[in-house]
Amino acid sequence: MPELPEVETVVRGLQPVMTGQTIAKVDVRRPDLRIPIPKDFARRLEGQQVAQVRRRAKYVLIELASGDTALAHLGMSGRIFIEPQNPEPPGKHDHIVFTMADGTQIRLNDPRRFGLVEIDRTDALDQHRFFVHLGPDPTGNGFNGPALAAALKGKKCAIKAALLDQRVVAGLGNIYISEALFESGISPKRLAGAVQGSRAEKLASAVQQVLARAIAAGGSSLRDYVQPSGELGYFQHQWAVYGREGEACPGCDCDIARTGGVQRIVQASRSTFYCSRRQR
DNA sequence: CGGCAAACCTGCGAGC
DNA sequence: TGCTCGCAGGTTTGCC
Repeated sequence: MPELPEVETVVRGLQPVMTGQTIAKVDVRRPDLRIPIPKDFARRLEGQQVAQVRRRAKYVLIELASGDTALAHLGMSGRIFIEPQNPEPPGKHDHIVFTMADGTQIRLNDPRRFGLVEIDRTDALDQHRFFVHLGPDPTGNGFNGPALAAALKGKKCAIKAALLDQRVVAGLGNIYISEALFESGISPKRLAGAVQGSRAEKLASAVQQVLARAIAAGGSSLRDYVQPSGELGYFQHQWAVYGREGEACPGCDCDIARTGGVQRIVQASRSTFYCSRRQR
């Protein structure tokens, strides 16, 4: 489920319960995620103090005072829950349980097990195989119109497929790509290399705007980013086109009977939603 | 190298 | 009610 805004919301929810606290125990209940959990994962975390919790692309980073950083990717179905002291026993898909020194538990739950965790030296993270190929984070300074245009230059695939490529921009996923293309008025079928100049400017700012709105929704609709269930990172979404096949396009007042409203097509074997009248 | 399908897994909703 | 089918927010791999 999680794209960049959901991961950001998870991170903001973890910060108050982990920052400055000591991890008392790490229980790896199922090690066979997409990549097997490293054998020394629990040992390197237990007894260590958390210096900070942050995000890179769709990865959650838990930086320890020891100089190690644990990283987690939630894949398609990964979730993180915060449980108060004396919680219910862990469920079927709670693969990792972190218990903090004050008794608070953090659980990584992932039915499909497409997620992964890893631990590495903090000063070597930039060279880590997961990070070395990542493009700029769309919420950071390195992402803007000219940078996006340069990354897209010469690319022969559709713009939709190019934006799925984490080397171009790191953190976008299937949903927010549809949303950003809609916001910018660019057709998902447009040749990626043809998105240059003012079109690239427009797309870059649409990406920033769509993500900022989603992150704001994550923080505003919940108390401290935590739902009553203890779940982090999921909130009431308000997508303009994603999942709205056949509905009226919210951007134009066209006649649905004639235009078909929001269209669903398949690109790179993923669904894309768009308005063929508004997006060119 | 580029582009695409398949693979990794489980759960859920729709339709019969 | 219960079964089967199709689909799902990510990423890697292998094939042409």
